[in-house]
Amino acid sequence: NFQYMEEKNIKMALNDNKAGMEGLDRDKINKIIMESSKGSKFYENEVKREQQVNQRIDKMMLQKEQITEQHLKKAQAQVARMVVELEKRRDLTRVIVHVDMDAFYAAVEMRDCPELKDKPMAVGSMSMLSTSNYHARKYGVRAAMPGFIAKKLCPNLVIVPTNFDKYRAVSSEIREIFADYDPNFMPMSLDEAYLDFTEHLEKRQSWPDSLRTHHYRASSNPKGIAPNMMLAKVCSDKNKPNGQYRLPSTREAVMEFVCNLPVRKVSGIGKVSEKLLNALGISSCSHLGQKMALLSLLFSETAWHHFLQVSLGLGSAFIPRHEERKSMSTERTFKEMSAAEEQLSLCRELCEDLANDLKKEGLKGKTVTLKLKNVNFEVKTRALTLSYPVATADEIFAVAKDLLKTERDNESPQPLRLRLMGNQIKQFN
Amino acid sequence: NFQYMEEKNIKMALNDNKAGMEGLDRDKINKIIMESSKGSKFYENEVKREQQVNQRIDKMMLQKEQITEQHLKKAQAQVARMVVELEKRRDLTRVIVHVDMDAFYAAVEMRDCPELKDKPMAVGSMSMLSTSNYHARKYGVRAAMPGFIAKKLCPNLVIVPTNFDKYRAVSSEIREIFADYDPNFMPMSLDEAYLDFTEHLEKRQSWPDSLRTHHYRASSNPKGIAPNMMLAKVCSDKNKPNGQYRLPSTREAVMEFVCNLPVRKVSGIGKVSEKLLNALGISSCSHLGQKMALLSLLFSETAWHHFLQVSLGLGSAFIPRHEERKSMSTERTFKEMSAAEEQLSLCRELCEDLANDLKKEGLKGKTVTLKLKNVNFEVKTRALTLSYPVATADEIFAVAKDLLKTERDNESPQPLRLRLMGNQIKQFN
DNA sequence: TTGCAAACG
DNA sequence: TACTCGTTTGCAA
DNA sequence: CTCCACATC
DNA sequence: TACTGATGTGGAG
Ligand SMILES: Nc1ncnc2c1ncn2[C@H]1C[C@H](O)[C@@H](COP(=O)(O)OP(=O)(O)OP(=O)(O)O)O1
Ligand SMILES: Nc1ncnc2c1ncn2[C@H]1C[C@H](O)[C@@H](COP(=O)(O)OP(=O)(O)OP(=O)(O)O)O1
Ligand SMILES: [Mg+2]
Ligand SMILES: [Mg+2]
Ligand SMILES: [Mg+2]
Ligand SMILES: [Mg+2]
Repeated sequence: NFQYMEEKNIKMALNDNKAGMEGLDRDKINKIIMESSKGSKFYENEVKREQQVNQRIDKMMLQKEQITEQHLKKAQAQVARMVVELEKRRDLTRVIVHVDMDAFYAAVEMRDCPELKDKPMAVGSMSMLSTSNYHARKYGVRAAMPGFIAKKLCPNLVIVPTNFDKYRAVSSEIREIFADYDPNFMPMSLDEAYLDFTEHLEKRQSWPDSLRTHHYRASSNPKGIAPNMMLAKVCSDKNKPNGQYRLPSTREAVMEFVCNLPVRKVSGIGKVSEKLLNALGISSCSHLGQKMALLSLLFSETAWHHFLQVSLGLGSAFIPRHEERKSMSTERTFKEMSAAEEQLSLCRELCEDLANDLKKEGLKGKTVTLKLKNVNFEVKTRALTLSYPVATADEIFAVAKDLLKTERDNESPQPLRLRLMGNQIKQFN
Repeated sequence: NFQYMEEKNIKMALNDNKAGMEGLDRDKINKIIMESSKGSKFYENEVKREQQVNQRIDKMMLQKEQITEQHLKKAQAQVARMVVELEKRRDLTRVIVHVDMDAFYAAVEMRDCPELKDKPMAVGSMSMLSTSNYHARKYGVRAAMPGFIAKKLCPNLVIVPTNFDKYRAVSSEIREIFADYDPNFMPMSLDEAYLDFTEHLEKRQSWPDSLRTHHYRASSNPKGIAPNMMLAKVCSDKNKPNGQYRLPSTREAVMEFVCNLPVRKVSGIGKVSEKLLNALGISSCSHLGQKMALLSLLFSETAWHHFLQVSLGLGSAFIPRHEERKSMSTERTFKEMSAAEEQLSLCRELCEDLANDLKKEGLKGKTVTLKLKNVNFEVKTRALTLSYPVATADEIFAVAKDLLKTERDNESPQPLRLRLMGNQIKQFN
């Protein structure tokens, strides 16, 4: 029992930074997760990665020791100047909405099979789940968890295979609704988007009760409403499922909101950043503000600028236009594969699939990247940039097969034992 | 590591009383088995049963303490008298053969799919294997092991589903061969029979090289040859796979053979009897002879008579006629089932299946037995004997459903949570 | 330009 | 037996 | 007669 | 998430 209390140091533990994961028996859940994982290659790799993170922390703490009061004072001054600048530009005039469907894939499946409504269920396979409904989340079952572990947590869990096309179809219906409110809305994924409601409100002078009544009844659509994207995003998670949260557009409300906000809730601050910050005594955003001078000395410019903005409750108050894609890739996991011919023919197949996808969007790219994951879950990428853009399967394969051959030849001990292969194209120009 | 060395006291450990299980890494195997099982309801039940056996041993050891030299002497005298009697009747004139196919189901599947020949494979499912080929046995994979554990022991194991009809068909071909040598042979299972070769040898004056050359090439058919059934059975296991063993028909040869024979090798002495005997310092059959007086005081008459015969290398020198069946039953394991209607309708189905089977053999029986196993693997049987024999589904169900209802009503806490149900008929007259 | 780690859904 | 896939970003070499 | 434990394949 | 199913024997109550 004791051993699972140390969960903070253990990568395998339940990641409960997710709606619907509050107040469940974490010890029991972590025990089951741990016992299902311990000894597996996956687990060993996670342990290795965790150690690397710990080393990173050690290095950071050493650096911290070197910092003098002098340094800190100077840094503090610079931070203060920047705060003034940022406050000057603070914009509370916009109304930014972040919409994010509840348990999206699961909701679609439940719509199509109402039997599932009162059951704990998840979408995916015995190997991997991409989401679960809220009933299942009560058991600790969540996205990115393998189904066979989820089944141990929740023996009655129903696992429905993924129907990506359905989700894409529902998504496009949802987006039509979004467009009614803000034609320039920014989709972030199939189930989620930022909308600038400012104009709509000026015209209508009133809030819609809910987008829900209009749109396809697959899923409820809770919103987060706030003066900028960063805050709206946090807010949309707040009353999940099935609710919304509006943060008033005043500096006081914003600062109070941000004060006790755990850093991990902020989009962009993940597990590792959280751990780094925790090591410095920072867990909430108010701590961020208090330690900005230190942070400016320990982190990169982009990183501490971001932290500073977060600590002030700042974020983008306008929604950028949708950007063109920068890369396209395809990858596949399979049972251990060591035979050269088999690997080569799989590589060819991946190139064909990728070429197909490129064709659909009429794209050509100059950089071909081969991705390999061996049976110990160690990932490698090998890239080559050509002087001309390519798009066909043959062109891509010509590059990829050489990259693969080099890796096979250099592998020791022989042979190269793979569990995943992937191809990527970028540099579209 | 250490903990798995204590395997003698642990029910879950690999049962290696099986051909092809010699000289493999038992510690590693037991570790995997244990880690796959620990904490499961199955495991908990095994632990409970093991404790009961231990209590039985404790009781026996207490009884042993009460025994005086007097008792022992008297017992020794009785044993000695019986030895004289038995020796008088010792019959070394018959040639008894026990034939037992190698890895029978697996051999049939390999015959039908030669791809499998060089692979470790087993017959059954992820839940249960009924046998494995010798390649797989090298990994500790064997009959009565669940497939999912076998897969951990041997990731490349191929599991092919059971085709019982095929095995029955092959079996009947084999039996035709058997009949050529002894029309009164006694089949013990699909792949195994006792034959009395005495007459055949008197006529032919020579041994067939092998039955193998004659019969269907599904499986090799190693034999054990000895002057009685008990010894023949032990011998047939000796040179598995693919060999045979003949024990000469002299008292000396027999006694030497028996001397170092582990009691567990004797048919009828299983895991529990072995453990009881071990507690008395008995592991080989020679020990049996040395401690017969003690055994006659601690075990039932039938039991110690059996032990005495074994210790003298005695057994039946003639093969009894095939007996009529005494019972017929059908049972099924399923996912936890608690709802009354569901249980009832399953019970009806089982009765129908049983009635069908009874009809095929034109049988009627007076005793109906309901078998239940709850989700903790605890087994109950409840029987009722009628004054008249029954055979139809309705008749059987009329009894079974009442037996079931009683159990449901008496269960506490409610409800009755089942994992298996079965029906049996006996008392055919 | 390359390779990797982190993050997100 | 079974621990994803597609995409972006940032950092360091 | 009933129930259970043990054993076999 | 998955630990059988058919049959027989013996012993105790
Ligand atoms: N780790 C993942 N791997 C693959 N697909 C994922 C993953 N996480 C999420 N998805 C897919 C399935 C989700 O339904 C969909 C939207 O993601 P997201 O909004 O984060 O969760 P969700 O909509 O299922 O639940 P909720 O938003 O209520 O927490 O994207
Ligand atoms: N525990 C069991 N449960 C179900 N079926 C079994 C079990 N044990 C054996 N069988 C079936 C499958 C076997 O092929 C067949 C003959 O059993 P048996 O002769 O003991 O083993 P085997 O023929 O497979 O291997 P071998 O005899 O070489 O040790 O009976
Ligand atoms: Mg969502
Ligand atoms: Mg989302
Ligand atoms: Mg056999
Ligand atoms: Mg057999």
